[in-house]
Amino acid sequence: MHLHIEPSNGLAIYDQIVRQIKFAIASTTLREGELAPSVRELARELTINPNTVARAYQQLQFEEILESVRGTGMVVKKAATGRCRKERSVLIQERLSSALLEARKSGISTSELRTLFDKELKRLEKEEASA
Amino acid sequence: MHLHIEPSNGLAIYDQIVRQIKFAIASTTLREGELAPSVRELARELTINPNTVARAYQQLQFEEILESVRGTGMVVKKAATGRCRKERSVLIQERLSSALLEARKSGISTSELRTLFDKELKRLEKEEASA
DNA sequence: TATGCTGTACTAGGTACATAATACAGAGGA
DNA sequence: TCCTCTGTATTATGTACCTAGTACAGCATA
Repeated sequence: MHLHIEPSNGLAIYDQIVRQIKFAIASTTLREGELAPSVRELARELTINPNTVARAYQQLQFEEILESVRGTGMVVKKAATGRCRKERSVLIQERLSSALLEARKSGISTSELRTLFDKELKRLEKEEASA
Repeated sequence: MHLHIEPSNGLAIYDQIVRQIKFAIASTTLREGELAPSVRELARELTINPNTVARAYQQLQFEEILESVRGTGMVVKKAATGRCRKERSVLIQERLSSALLEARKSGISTSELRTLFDKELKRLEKEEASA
């Protein structure tokens, strides 16, 4: 469970937390019934304000992914794993699709796009291997 | 020159305008020496506030892409085409790279990613063909 | 010269997001 | 019981972005 926040990703901080918690559940880094990191702990770790984490958790609670247990913490709800996996697919796809759409509209050809994709993917794999 | 604004793209409206003007110049939809659409005209077309367009143009002026000619309009500067092409590559690459990074971190395998990419690209091509 | 376009500047108001500092209620362990 | 953890609520402040309305200076053209 170590999240990473990009200060000016376009996405709001609380939104980045929401996404990453969902992804952590999707990949079973966080399992059903387990406790999510506490508001204050996560805020300290990311050096952001506890209110911002609380806001993210509030949304995850609204989306039936986390459950608040007063005095104990936020518990990952039953059946959340499956739901998060589906959402992960959608979120990733949306982002990729939107990037490709912009690229096409800007006049980049599909073949250039394919080349760019391969290059970026290889660069990523190399980085992961060295890490 | 018809731009399209996505209200809550994450990106600020003025930023979307900046990107799309750059892309239009990169693809010679807008050529060096030509006039960019006027602040009021573009604002009317996009149904946004003229101040927002002005802000975008201010930034493009700062980046030496547009040149203000008082009473006449914003002229595309000489050598802007090449500069915009380079920037287009960078911007597109950054966005694609960032999407792929998130996908990998979220536990999606590279082969899944490749499949997803192909699917989205084909969908895009089909949409473009029918349009 | 007069009209209508251009960019530019300014003030004001509203919303979203994040921070800061408290305060309170419930759970659990010493 | 007391202490410390948990989530939750509240108020205030600041910044970024967008909207609204108004005003002004310069260019072009009728």
